[in-house]
Amino acid sequence: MQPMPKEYNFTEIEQKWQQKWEEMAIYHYDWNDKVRVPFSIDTPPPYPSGELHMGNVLNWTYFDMVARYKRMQGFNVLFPQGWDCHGLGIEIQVEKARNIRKRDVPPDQFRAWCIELVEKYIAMMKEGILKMGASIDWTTEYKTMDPDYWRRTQLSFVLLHRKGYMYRGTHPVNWCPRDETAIADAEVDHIKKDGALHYIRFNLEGSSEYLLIATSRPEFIPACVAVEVNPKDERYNKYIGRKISVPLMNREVTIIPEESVDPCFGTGVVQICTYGDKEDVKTVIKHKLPVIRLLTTSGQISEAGCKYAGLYVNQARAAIVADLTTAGLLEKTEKIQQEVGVCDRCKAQVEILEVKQWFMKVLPLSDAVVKNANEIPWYPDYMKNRLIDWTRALDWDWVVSRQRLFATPIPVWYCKRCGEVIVAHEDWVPIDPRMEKPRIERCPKCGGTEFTGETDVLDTWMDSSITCAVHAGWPDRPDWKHLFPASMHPSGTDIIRTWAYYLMVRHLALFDERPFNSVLINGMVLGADGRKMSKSLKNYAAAPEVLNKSGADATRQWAAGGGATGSDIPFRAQDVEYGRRFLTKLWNVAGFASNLLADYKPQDSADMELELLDKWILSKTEKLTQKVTEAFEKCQFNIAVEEIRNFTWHVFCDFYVEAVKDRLYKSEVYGAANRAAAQHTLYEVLYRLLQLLAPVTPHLTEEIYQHMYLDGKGFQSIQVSPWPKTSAALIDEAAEKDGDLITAIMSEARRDKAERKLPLNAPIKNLVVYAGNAETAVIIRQGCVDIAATLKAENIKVLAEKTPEGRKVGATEVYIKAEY
RNA sequence: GGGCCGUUAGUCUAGCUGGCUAGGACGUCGCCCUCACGCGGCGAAGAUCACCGGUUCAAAUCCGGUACGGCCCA
Repeated sequence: MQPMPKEYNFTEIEQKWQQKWEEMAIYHYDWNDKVRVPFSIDTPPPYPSGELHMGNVLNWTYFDMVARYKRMQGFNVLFPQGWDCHGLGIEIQVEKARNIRKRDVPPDQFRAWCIELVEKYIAMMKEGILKMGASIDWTTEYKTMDPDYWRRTQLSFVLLHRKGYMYRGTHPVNWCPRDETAIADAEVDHIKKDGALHYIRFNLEGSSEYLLIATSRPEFIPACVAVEVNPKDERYNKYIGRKISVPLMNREVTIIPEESVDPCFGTGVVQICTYGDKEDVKTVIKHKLPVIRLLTTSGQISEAGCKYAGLYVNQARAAIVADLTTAGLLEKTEKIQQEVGVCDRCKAQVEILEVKQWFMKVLPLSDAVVKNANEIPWYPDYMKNRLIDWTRALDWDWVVSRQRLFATPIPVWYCKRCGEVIVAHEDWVPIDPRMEKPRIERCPKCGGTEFTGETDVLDTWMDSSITCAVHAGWPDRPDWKHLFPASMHPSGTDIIRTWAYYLMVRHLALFDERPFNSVLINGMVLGADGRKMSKSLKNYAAAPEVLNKSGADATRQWAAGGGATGSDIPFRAQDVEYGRRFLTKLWNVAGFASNLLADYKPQDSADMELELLDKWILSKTEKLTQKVTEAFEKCQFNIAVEEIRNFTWHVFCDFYVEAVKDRLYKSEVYGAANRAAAQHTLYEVLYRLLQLLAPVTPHLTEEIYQHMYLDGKGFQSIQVSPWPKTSAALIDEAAEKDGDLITAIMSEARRDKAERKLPLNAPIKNLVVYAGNAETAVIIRQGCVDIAATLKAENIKVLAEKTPEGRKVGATEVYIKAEY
């Protein structure tokens, strides 16, 4: 046992252990160990977006607590780390930073700039993750932008194509006109916006009558392919089947019946355009209506828009409204709140375009997704509904092609002569069809010898939705199934519909097996005011600053204890501060204990003559261990942290250590055996607290362990010490009950002193305890030594008699009277 | 409009497989420079657990409804 330094310097201690753990390599997964049960965490590869934020801190604290806990439990833990590099986010940032559009420069140049920016961001985030003390196995680090990772993405594409899950087709897709690419449903955000509802006259053919149509998108009039009314609507159902003329367009469409039309909204008459929104898509399919491609990929009106061709959507709207007004067809305009879909990366309003794209057939897998979601535990349980509801609500297949640059290429070519699709063979990958030719001489269909490489690329989610297999070693390790499915998939409430869903659907399609066996959900980090954290709301906390100011162990306590798992958690500096004060407290008590234990030789409790309070706290420590273990098992980190902190602070420090001080200082009074019993208890209880805390505050617990316990316990790190096993045999209910009475007496006497405005160390001349009965008196007498020491009582008299005099001790029948 | 979640002291939050004097933190108010710790100790005040009904011997906890808020989806 070494004495502890007086000062607790977290910066130094945390850095030191982060480095030493790395040197010890205790976080490496042992690929050759087939004895220990593996526990693999499907670490989300974060999107490198700049510096680490508090949301990342929350997530990585969760993963890391699980990893450390499982490691101490004896599992062979795989805690990998990758980076999800590709995507629109980086492309947009590069464009902004360099003030260019991606099509202005050669693709290679643009990609190089993206890589450069990603590398910079990865370095920033990695520094933050290291500073948090995450016990990642860095030998597993990967980047999805590396060709070696493409290889896996492309291989999965090839295999899925072979299994019939990938197809090329022309369907309506969400389209971002700013970024000029298709995007998936999951990449569309919905925002509320002030809009206008225009009431427009559509003249009925062959009469002077007209119908009034309410629309928020008059610019789509040129693409109007039908007008619909509810067949039950008495006002209009007589017109069903008649022709009606499209204003300004000199063209007619038919009035059709459609039950989904809400007669109460607007006028009850609706124009169907290709495509104003997703409802239009459904109607067009249902009624087999023609499609007018009104918009170009850049969001301009096409030739189909006649005189409006070339205008952007907003310009076209203004022009059409002006023309309608001139023509006397615009009856009125009213303001409405509308919800519009926007690109989740650039916030441009999403349009629906019909273009040729690659799709993954996901709808047939929906039942399997739901079934598997139901078969595994979710922490917390109700979060599974997010995945199930999302899956059930899907009505389009997943569009996986993107018209972007910084992404994994789609490994496909087309025969120039017959158009045959040539999908790469599985041993061609990684391959970039934008630069390389297919490795065949002739088209298998027509014998053609010239091919066009696909220039579209894959959705970034195609990279990241195979992580469970990739982490396990697929496709290179023949034994990858040893680590598959992953033991735990961590996900945020915001990415259940994307990440958890895509992982599930992708692995089910590829391997007919679910990718993970449990799901751990984290909520979002809110500002201290309870609103979403954002720089513009001025409630933003920068993670590197927090970590530098208060250290990882304090910050981790905030993450662990800030709220129930899965719920959103406000970031409050006071909570981190409380964590830091707890560490100081623990540090001080450990320092104190190390002095008192300087001459202590660890020994078995069987030889000990334990006093009542020794048995009391040892039993309570067992119960604490049970509670904390159960909390970790259920991923209830907040409960685990609160239990340990309160026990450490208020049971161990405030009562046990206070009570036992005297015994430890004055062995000449109490005897060597008595002192040894106190030493033993102090030694073991503190060790247990350090172990229970080790997953939460790894640095400080390690530092104390190395000073005080390395010799006695012999593990090279507390992180590899075995998690304590508890058994009912170690619990002594009687000692707990009796000890509680003793501590209650102490509390009551402290209260007495406080009320008399006396210092706590004011000596009590005579303390009389009226036990109420002989049995209780016997119990109290066992604690007399500790009571006297704690309260500085010179004489204690324990009487079996009853009295209503003096102070009542809690809910007991015991009374005390102190004379000073 | 649909789904999910929430509504607990001045603030944040726990508890919600029913059985507490509703736990903790911040803040507030006393007292104490007690030989680990003033980044401390000891004590105190502060909550009709959103509202209305129901089930039950018993409800913050279960059921139904209302109101407000959040998230997601139409």
